[in-house]
Amino acid sequence: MRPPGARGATLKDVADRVGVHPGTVSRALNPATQGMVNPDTVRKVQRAAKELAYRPNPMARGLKTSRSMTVGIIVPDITNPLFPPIVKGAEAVLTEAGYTCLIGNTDNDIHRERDVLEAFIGRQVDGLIVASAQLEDEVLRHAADGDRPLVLVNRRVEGARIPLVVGDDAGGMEMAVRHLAELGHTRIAHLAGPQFLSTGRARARAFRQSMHEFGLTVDPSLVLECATYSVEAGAAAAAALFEATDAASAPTAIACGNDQIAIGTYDVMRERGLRCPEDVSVVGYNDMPYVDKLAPPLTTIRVPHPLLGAEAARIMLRLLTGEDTATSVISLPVELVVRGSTAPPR
Amino acid sequence: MRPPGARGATLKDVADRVGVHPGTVSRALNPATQGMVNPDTVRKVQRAAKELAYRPNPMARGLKTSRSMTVGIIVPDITNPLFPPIVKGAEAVLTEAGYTCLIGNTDNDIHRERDVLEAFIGRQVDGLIVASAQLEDEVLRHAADGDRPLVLVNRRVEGARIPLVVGDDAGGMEMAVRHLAELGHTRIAHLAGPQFLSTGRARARAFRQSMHEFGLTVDPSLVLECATYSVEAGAAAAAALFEATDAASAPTAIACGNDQIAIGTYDVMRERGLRCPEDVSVVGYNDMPYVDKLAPPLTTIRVPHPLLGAEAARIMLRLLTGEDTATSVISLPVELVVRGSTAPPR
DNA sequence: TTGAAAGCGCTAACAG
DNA sequence: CTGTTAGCGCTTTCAA
Repeated sequence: MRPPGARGATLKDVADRVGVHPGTVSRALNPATQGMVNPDTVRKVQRAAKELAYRPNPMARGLKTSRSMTVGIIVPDITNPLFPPIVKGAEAVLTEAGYTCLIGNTDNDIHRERDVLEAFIGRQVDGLIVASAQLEDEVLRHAADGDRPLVLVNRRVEGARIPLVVGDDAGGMEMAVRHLAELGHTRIAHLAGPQFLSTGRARARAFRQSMHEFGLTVDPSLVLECATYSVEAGAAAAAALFEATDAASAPTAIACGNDQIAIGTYDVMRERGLRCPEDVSVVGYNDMPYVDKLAPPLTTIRVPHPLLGAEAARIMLRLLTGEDTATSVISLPVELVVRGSTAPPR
Repeated sequence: MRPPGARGATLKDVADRVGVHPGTVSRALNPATQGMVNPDTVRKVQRAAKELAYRPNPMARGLKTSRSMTVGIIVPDITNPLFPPIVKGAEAVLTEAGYTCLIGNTDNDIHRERDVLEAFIGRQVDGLIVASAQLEDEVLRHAADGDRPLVLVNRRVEGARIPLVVGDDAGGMEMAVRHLAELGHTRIAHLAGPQFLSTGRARARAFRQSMHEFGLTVDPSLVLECATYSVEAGAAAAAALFEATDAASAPTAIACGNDQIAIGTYDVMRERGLRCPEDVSVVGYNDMPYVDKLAPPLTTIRVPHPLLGAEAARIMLRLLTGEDTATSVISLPVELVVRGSTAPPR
């Protein structure tokens, strides 16, 4: 019985069939070295390879070249609708270039991130695209010192010079605040994402800044941090927000750190008999799938996630080929999508 | 520039440090062969390995053993909320067992499925878990003949003996129809999923059967097939359904092939001024994330997707170790989740 | 219990 | 243009 995996013709099989040396077959089949081979031989080799259904063994090749043609993509949670589009965008570009992608989940746990990273490095990935970064991420800061390209996407690491592709968090939050300000809101709350994530921090900072910009004051009791980017954490923060305010001090609008937080806010508002947008306007962030189907359809900031992934992959490719040595930082434009959850205050 | 160890210590480095032969180090480090080595030597080797931060090179190992410790998971679309939980469930089990997962998208295209499959086989994956099967899937039928374990999840292939893990489509649809029948509905429509997918076919068949079971007649004009499992296709079918019926012949309830179709149905009903559930009750299928946040919250059939993935992975593991040679078919129980989209007919 | 040696399939110098 | 050669890092006989 053949061991699992003992299959397929080898270079030598092809060589024998054509009557040449394996080295020649290798050259004939490799586009880069094909020029050094007699066109006639090339043709014969290609035909034989086809006939024998020859497929190069990437392990043998990798052992020799110490490249695996594999890129690892690390996401905090593949079941969070945010990340699959990023993965898909990256994968499309990488696959096109002949790379295969390994995908790893960290479950938002920095220790699991280390494990996944180790596993990927152990698998000899040629590069790493990481969407799970936390602001104080020693693991990544250290990984960036290695000799393996690392590209961050969606989230950044504090004080590390790592190539990066993000959505324009400052611009997005400014759009959200401007939209609410233009509707006439003045008491605007912010349910911020976790402050140990760059997106949470950047959006919170942008919230304050934009408020000032539009001549509005930030009431500290209207700015709360959610423990995570989840519906539950959003609901908890929203509940705390409404508990802490009375009719006079309550916000007329809420800018949420992401869409899940906005959904949690919807839930709490419903429980408390508050209507959206009549009593309180709500703005989300990300425009994840199906938020246009909520009641009311969620006004939110659309982040071009597939593009983020694709751009990160392109940077990776350039890093891999040595074309690019600079530490690029790309901030992609986002877009305000106005739906039914925002209206002028009453 | 390069931190010491970044280049990775080899077995020989460890051997040199301990003063033994590389073969001995290999045996000492491999749990299976560790018994043949002097415990003292084992300890010394392990210490040296740790000191040198030795990590076995999977390519070298794979070249020798012709196993890659890699399993490919193929899904039709990673951005469809259905599939990430399956992937996550499978990945958890496989990672635990020391395997790494490759994830591939087919974009619901049977040609891309072949490409991804080829790519994975070229990458020497030890086994394949496929969630993208179509009923007439020559590619998979052929792949099943190979010497590489193949496990199907969520969808099946007609007339092929391939191990399989699915949700209980017949049982789920029966629950949906029973629920509607018990509410008093008699004119029940079915917006079926694509009939070239096993889930679409199984649920449609179960719909008819359950209707008979509950003494209801199936009006052919109330059973329509959606071109795909998408919101758009669902909306198109729902529109056709309402176009083709008048006040007397219109359904009072609709059992949908999946949740996306139900969402499309919601959209069309809203456009036409039909209220849910007052005018028409709607039942979805899958219980994908956030359908409890729709207006009204969607009554649906919950499929335990993470479990499907986990079970498929367990079968794969057994196939890989040769423990299991039988072609297991596992049908996992599903559950009716009653929410706000169903009510007695008026 | 350990060492020696032979490759796994491929690439890349180096000859010819 | 093509053959030869020497490994990449590891496992696994076979001896000792």
